[in-house]
Parts: sequence; structure tokens; C-alpha cells
Amino acid sequence: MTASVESVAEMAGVSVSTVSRALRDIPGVSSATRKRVQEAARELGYSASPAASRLATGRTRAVGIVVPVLAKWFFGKVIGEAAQTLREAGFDVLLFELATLAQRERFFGGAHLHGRTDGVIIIALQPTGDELELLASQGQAVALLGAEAPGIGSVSVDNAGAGQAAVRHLLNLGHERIAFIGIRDDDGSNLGGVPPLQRLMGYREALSTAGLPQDVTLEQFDENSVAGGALAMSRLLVSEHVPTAAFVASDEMAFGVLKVLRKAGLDVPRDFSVLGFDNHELGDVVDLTTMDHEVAEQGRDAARILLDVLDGRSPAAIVRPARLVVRETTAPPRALRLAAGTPDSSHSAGHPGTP
Amino acid sequence: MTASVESVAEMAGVSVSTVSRALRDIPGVSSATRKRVQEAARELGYSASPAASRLATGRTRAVGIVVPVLAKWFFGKVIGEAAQTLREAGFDVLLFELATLAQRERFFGGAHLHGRTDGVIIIALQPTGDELELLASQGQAVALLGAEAPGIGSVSVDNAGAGQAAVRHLLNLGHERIAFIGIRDDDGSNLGGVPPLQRLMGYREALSTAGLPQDVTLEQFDENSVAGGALAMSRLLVSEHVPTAAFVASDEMAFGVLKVLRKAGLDVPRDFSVLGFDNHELGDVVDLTTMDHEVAEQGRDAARILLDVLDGRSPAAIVRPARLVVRETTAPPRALRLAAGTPDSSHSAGHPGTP
DNA sequence: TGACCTGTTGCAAGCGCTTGCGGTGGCGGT
DNA sequence: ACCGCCACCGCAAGCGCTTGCAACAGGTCA
Repeated sequence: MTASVESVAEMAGVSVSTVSRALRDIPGVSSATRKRVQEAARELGYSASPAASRLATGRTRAVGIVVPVLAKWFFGKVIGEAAQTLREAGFDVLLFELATLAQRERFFGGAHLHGRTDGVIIIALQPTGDELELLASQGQAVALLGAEAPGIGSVSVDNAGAGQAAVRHLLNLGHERIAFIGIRDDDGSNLGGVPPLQRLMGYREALSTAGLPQDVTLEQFDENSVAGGALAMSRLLVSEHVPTAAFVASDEMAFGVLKVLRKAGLDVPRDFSVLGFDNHELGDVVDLTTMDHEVAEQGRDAARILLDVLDGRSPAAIVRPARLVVRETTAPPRALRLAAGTPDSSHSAGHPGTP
Repeated sequence: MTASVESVAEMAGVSVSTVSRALRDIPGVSSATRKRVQEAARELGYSASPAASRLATGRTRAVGIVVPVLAKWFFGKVIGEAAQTLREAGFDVLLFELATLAQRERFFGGAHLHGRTDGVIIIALQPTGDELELLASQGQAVALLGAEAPGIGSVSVDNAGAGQAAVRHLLNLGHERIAFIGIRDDDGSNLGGVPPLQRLMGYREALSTAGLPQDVTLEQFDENSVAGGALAMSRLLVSEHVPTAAFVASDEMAFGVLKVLRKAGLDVPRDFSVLGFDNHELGDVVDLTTMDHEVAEQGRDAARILLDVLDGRSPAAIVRPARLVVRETTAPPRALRLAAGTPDSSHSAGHPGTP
């Protein structure tokens, strides 16, 4: 067992209250005794019992991070950054994974956080007003990442704008039949959430300002995974009039899309352009063109926002822009290249302009 | 603020001690009053203050999970599984990321965990004897994942065996010049750790039992990332006698290897076979042949082992086997195929046996 | 020289639980 | 009818800190 305040007090020849004050840099202790106390504490390897000081102060110096899933690159990244910032500020970080609806209900069902954390960062989950109230009633400071709520600090991405930008890139390349592959919110556990929806809105907006017709058969939704992307793309492949490009709401789904296209013998980007979203760490491996949104920064922002709330400062609601990262999966559609007489080295049949 | 024991006691018409006992299913309370107390607690939305009960019992009902990095698939996966098991057992989970050597030293430098957790799962980090002692002196139960230590519960993979198996697969395909691409432990923070070393040992063992010469130029090490894999493979490409296959110590590095090969115009697996390690979630996207080692199960095992230690049961030291997952990046070497007259549809020149 | 600060320290009352122990009451056995 | 036992319950003493308040110095100012 480790030393307690009393042993330190005894060793330094002062009272426990002085020890407490000295060790926490609270005024009212002469610098001489403070030094003496610190030395004694170090010598004894003393570190205050968190349980006791929590009980006495009512503050835990711990914060929770709530995520829908852990085993995805985005969440690992974001949590890692947030946790580091939090830890530097002297906070412990508790992890809560709300993978199923049942877990979510249980989490928000009772005073789960009460006395465990001072605040919580909620990631990629849109809390209801009731849930936010419940957290507030437990005295929890709240910061949102990938969601917004009135009066609550948050950091998110301009998903609508990013969606528009992405689609505009495809339009600018000359594509006219552009599909949207999005995330389906199947079990209500909000794995999809608001951001993907906004990406869809951006897609529609871009199409309509370009004067192109809406076509619901071009919008395909599935679970946010490689397999989901593959399924959605497969559905697109059997449509009457196959699109020439797709804006995919997540890189992981885009990976599935690429896989299906490859298996179908289609050449990317000659036959089909793919534009993802996330700038996934592994996007570079398959040369995926994508929308980057500075994931690490978002994590840090969220942590800082929470610290602001904890310090009584009024929290910001940051909206970050996304930017296009051009790699190798987008290009002008084949028809355009043919019309322009561009040399085409693929396995296509007709070579107009060739003797 | 939430209700306290006293309010519940008052409501149920009993003493606080009875409330405490009733709510924790401790014998010595008639089932009638127990029910009454539980009802009162529910009605008041009561949940015991963890700080107070920690202080009183000395147990925290929280465990720490220590990882070198978070933003990697393997760690996210393993943590997710472990955390879920732990949570089901009623434990909070604290996260500690030891990304740098400095962080590691700080973590093990003081009584960092004391009073915060009852135990800790250490993942992919080989603790020294001193470090283990320090944890023990803080009353921490310990479970290791991806490492072993005498007397400590652990779960790990038979890396040496898996390495041998992997190389044997390549040998069986007919390869004779097989490279090893491993993880370099550059900054001493043990990102590589013991398991990768054992994989190397397995590689060497397999080669020597096959009667093949050791060739250190075939062993390339770099950081465990796509970029690291790419660099290592690039080094192999300039060797005097380029190998025909590589066993890569992590899938992520293997992704980098594949990328370089593709960019170099080499066909996988016709010109070069690649065999990874991890069965990374995204391995399927690039059809990577790899060694699977049931990552999720390891996470669950580690959690259960820790729970065993906490319950006073003697912990197991599980060693899991790995198994080959055959996909599309391994095949017999070109020379063999040519000799056998196998039709070869690649861009190769000679087509023996063709009219 | 005495009243009055100001800066430093200690006292003691909590914070909200847990738990050993002692006190009930009802019951069966003699 | 008495005794002893047992099941159930409450008392109160902590657990190891924090913090308002009082106490005590050693000045300063009149």
C-alpha cells in the first residue's frame, strides 16, 4: 500500500491540511514548507487517493469518451488525439462503447456517469434533448463530435458543403450520372448519424444546381463497411443505366466499391470514378480520391472544447471544412475521353481516329 | 444532484446499512425489505457514488487498458472486445495510450494507477520485471496481451509457429528466395515488441529446416505502417537477386509492399507473392493472403484472464495458434510455372507449348 | 505600547459509502 | 415456561482526502 497524507504530514512536520494545500499549489502555504512537503511526498512516493479527493471535492478529474464503435480507424484516431489532450490536462479517460441500441439505452437509462466523470465527449452520436438533459442533471459537461446541439460545444465537419464539393469535382470532370452511396442506419443505433445524411444533401444540392435530374435509383445505402459498400455498388451495377461515377459517404465503403468494380472487370477510373470520404489512413494504398476532414484535429478540438466547458468558459461550435484529396480513382468519363479522341489504352473495342 | 443512500433509507424506512446491503445483494436482509429498498432506489433514481464506495472498500471496480497506439485496427479491435467483456462484468475501463517512451516512463514512473484501477490489461508491450513489481505493489492485477511474463496471466499468439507456417506455405508453393519484412523498434518504445521478433525466428527456422541458406539481405525492417512496408519492399527491389516472395510481419506493412510492387509494374502473385500477418479487416479489399490470429478472441481472453486474477483464480497463459488465410497474393513463382508449361496470361514474352 | 492586520498553520467537520459488532424479536427444543 | 439460537437490522467507526474557520504569530501603524 502506498503512503497517505498523514505519513507525509508527519514526515514534513506539518498538519494534513497543509500537506493537502501544499501539494495542490493552493495559496496559504509558505514556499519553505511547501518545498518541505513536496520533498516528503516525493520521498514517500505519495500520490493522493483519487477516491478520497473525489469524495471530498465532488470533482472526479475524469472524463468519458463515448463512441459507437472502436474498431474503426476514424474512431481510434479521434479518441487517441482527444485522450492525449485530456490526459495532458490531468484527466483520466473512461471509454464507453455504445455498439448496440440496448447499450445506448442502458447508458442513457440511468445515472451511469454520475460520480464517474466530470464530463463526456460524445462522438458520432446525435444525443436527444432528453439525453442531454439527463447528462446535465448528472452534472456532466458535454462536448459533441460529429453532431451539433443548441448551446452545446461541438466540432463537426461541413458535410453538406463537402458533399457538394465532392460532387462538383465529378461534375467538373464531365460526369453526368453520378451515384451516391451512403450509410444506412439500420438498427437505430445511429451508426450512420447526421453527418452522412448531410453528405447526401450536399450531393443532391450539387446535382440540382447543375441542372441534373434527381434519380433515387442512384442513391444506394448500406452499412458502413467494406461489405456494405460492395453490396451498394453491386446494386448499382444492375441498374438500367449504370452511372459513371459514385460519391461514397465513407472511405471504407469506397474500398468495397473498388473491390466490386475490379471483380466486375471494370477499370477505375477509366470506366468508373470513385470518390470517398474520410481520407482513411489506408486510402493511399488503393489510391482512393477522397474528401479529407482532419480527423486528428477534430479529436483535439473536442477535447479542448470539453476542457473549456469544465473551466466555465463558453464552448465553441466549430465547423471544419473538408478538402479534396486527388488520387487515382477519379477521371473524366470514358465517353468524354473518346469524344475528345484521347488515346485509350484499355481493353475497349472502338478506337475512333485510329487508322 | 442525485439521491444518496440516506434518502433511499428514509423512503424505504430502514437504515443506510440495510440499504447498502440490500442493493448489493449481500445476505442478511429479508427479501421483503430488500424488495422495498430496491424499489425506493429505483424510484429515486439512486446509484451509489463510486467515489464513496471506492473509498470505503478500497476496490475501484475499474480496470485500465494500456496500449502503445490507438489508431490502428488491431488495437481498436482488441480494446473493443476487452472493454465489452469488462463492462459486462461491471467494470469501468480507463484508457492509457503509451505512444512515446516518455509517456511510458511517466506511466510506470509513479503510482499512476494507484486507487484508479483494480487491474490493468497491458497490450503489445513487454513490461520489465521492475514495472510488473511496481504494478503489484500498487495492488494491481495484471493481464498481458501479446507478451508473456512468469506468473502473469497472458494471451498471445504462437508467433514463431505462425511464422514457420507462413514461410512453409511459400516454400510449398515452390519459392526458394523468400524475404522477411519485419517491424523495427526504432525509438525503443516497443512498438514492435516481442511478437514480431518471434515471427522472424519462425521465418529463419522454416528456411533452415528446408535447407535453405540464411541471407540477411533478405531481412528488411521498418516501422509498422504502410509507408514502412513500402520502404522495406523498395529496398528489396534493388537487391542483386530479388526474392520471389515475402513474408511480412504485419498486414499494414504488406499493404505498403503491395503498393510498391504495383507501382513497379510487378504482378502479384505472378511475379511476387506476399503473405501478411493479422488478417486485417481490410485485407480482403486487396485480396491479401495472411495469417489470422483471432484478434477479437484475444481481447476477450485478456479480459477474462484479468477478471480471473481479480477473483483470486489463478490466471491462464493462453497461446493461440494462427492459421493461414489464402487469398490472392500468393502463388507459385513464375519460373516454376514456366517450367511446368502452365499457360501464363500475363505480359510475359515466351509462351512455351503454344502453337 | 496597544490595536489591528496579514500571512501561515492547524482543527475538525464533513464527503457518501461499507462493515464489524451488538441488539432485537420470534422460534423451536427441553 | 425458560433458554438459546438464528435471521434480521441499526449503530457508529472508519475510508483518505478537502476546506471553512479559528488560532497564532510577527509585523505595522497610530
